[in-house]
Amino acid sequence: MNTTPILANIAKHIALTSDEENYFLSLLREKSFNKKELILRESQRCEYINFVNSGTLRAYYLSNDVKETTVMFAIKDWWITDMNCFMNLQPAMLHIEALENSQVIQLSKNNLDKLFLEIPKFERFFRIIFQKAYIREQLRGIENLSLSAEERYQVFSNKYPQILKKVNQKQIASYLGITPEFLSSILSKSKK
Amino acid sequence: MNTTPILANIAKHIALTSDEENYFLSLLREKSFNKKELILRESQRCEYINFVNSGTLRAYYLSNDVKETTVMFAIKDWWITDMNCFMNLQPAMLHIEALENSQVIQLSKNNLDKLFLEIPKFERFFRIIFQKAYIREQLRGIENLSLSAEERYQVFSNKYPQILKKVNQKQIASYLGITPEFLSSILSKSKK
DNA sequence: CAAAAAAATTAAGGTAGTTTAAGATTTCGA
DNA sequence: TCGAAATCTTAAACTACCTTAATTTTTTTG
Repeated sequence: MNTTPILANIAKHIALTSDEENYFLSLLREKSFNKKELILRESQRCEYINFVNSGTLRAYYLSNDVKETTVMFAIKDWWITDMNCFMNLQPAMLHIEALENSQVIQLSKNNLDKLFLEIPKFERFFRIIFQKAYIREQLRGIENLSLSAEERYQVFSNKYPQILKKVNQKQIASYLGITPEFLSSILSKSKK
Repeated sequence: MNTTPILANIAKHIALTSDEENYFLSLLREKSFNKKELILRESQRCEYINFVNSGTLRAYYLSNDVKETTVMFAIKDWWITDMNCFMNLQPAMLHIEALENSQVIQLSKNNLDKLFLEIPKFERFFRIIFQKAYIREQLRGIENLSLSAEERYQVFSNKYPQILKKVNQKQIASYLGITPEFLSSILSKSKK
């Protein structure tokens, strides 16, 4: 198991002793997913929070079994799960799929609860992770309500150039809240 | 200072000894705002996180000095601030105004940092607060991208009936991301 | 309480983005 | 490597929501 990235990610916000580090690592498991495989399916239990070691994941909401809304993408070094389902033990509202072969490190809800008890510093770590996630989602909400589709595309491509390279237009459109046809027409206009 | 509501709010998630309680209370200050008064103005420093003791507040983003986007309402028992500005010491992006005479309890960033050092349990408390805020914002994002304006109004009025009573249609429209004129036409149609 | 300001309503005309559909291009699976 | 499936493009018709503007209703303030 390649634990360097996840330990570096954690060291950004809290410092662990080597005992703590070992205890933390003992709670993790590694899992690989093939392209197009589902990490999580709607209505299932969502047992794990996932740290992306390699590859690309996408979380999306499927309304009326037909319209996809992309909630987030996750690449190397991101954490992803259906947070409501994971934390509140609800059935999943989201699907999470691998957009390419991906390797993730999984931490179960039970082990996270243990971790909070054993090493309270992790409360701080996840406090910071959630704080950033909240700020990010709130800003995206403002952008969605105050910018045009074309402006939203510009913001997205400036903010996440690495993601832009990895995902197709249909998926970007569903993240921006527009149809693939309309995104295509935006892009062909802005080339001129 | 009426500290019963804020202590009850905290007791929902963590248990404090009476020493801890006293230390926490020593870091707070109470402030009252008149209807229409601004608690926070765009581009200012945002020094405080606010707990609402009474009244109603609204946070909004103003684009091109003309279009308002309501980011959140806060009534009794809610926490509100411009979180990015508060936590990352950035100039405020949001305005926060009192929609009626309101009393809030304020905790400064400096005192919050002290609190995290002195009583690490508060990391847990705010971890849970941010976790809920993140889940709430993500769900709102999904609703904004997947539901029609009329459906969004229904969801809002079912989820926040107390807020619905306190705020006017113009403000609800700016929360839903539509014009007041269009909200008016939705409402008059649905009466029939 | 009266006057002024703000909010809500209504309606006509306009536009950003959707829908449908068909063809062209790329990716994928056997 | 070939055929099938998915994605992308283009375009025309359509609609949800916006803009403007005038009128009415409600709220605020001196």
